[in-house]
Amino acid sequence: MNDVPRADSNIYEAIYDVVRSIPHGRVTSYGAIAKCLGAKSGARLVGYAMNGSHTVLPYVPAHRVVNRVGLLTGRHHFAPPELMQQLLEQEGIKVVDDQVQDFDSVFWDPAIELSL
DNA sequence: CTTTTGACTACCT
DNA sequence: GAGGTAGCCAAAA
Repeated sequence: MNDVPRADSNIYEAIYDVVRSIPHGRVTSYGAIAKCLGAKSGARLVGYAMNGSHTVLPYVPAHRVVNRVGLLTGRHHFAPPELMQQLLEQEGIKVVDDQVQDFDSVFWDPAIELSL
């Protein structure tokens, strides 16, 4: 796209709300968030919303959102590309070669955790 | 209204 | 296993 989306849309607010709900030291995937929103919003929308997450407050921990295999596909969108990995490692998440280690162990599914 | 794009995912070859 | 194609939704032009 050419320009950043508006954070006024309800869809973005919903996505940001889920991302902010990610526990410390945990990560989730774009598809999981999309599914949490009703499985109707494409996973790409989540990533697209993340593009404007840095302009939204409170802060959205986009570094905890990775693709379905735990790959830091969006790290290049951070100010310093290495920031995403640094933040994850700060929370105790091991990242090697843009790949989250023990992804299955740190994975946090909003569709399940928020349904409890 | 149609086309394009994007930090995705799944299926197919 | 790796690469290509298609489906998916939302926003901007």
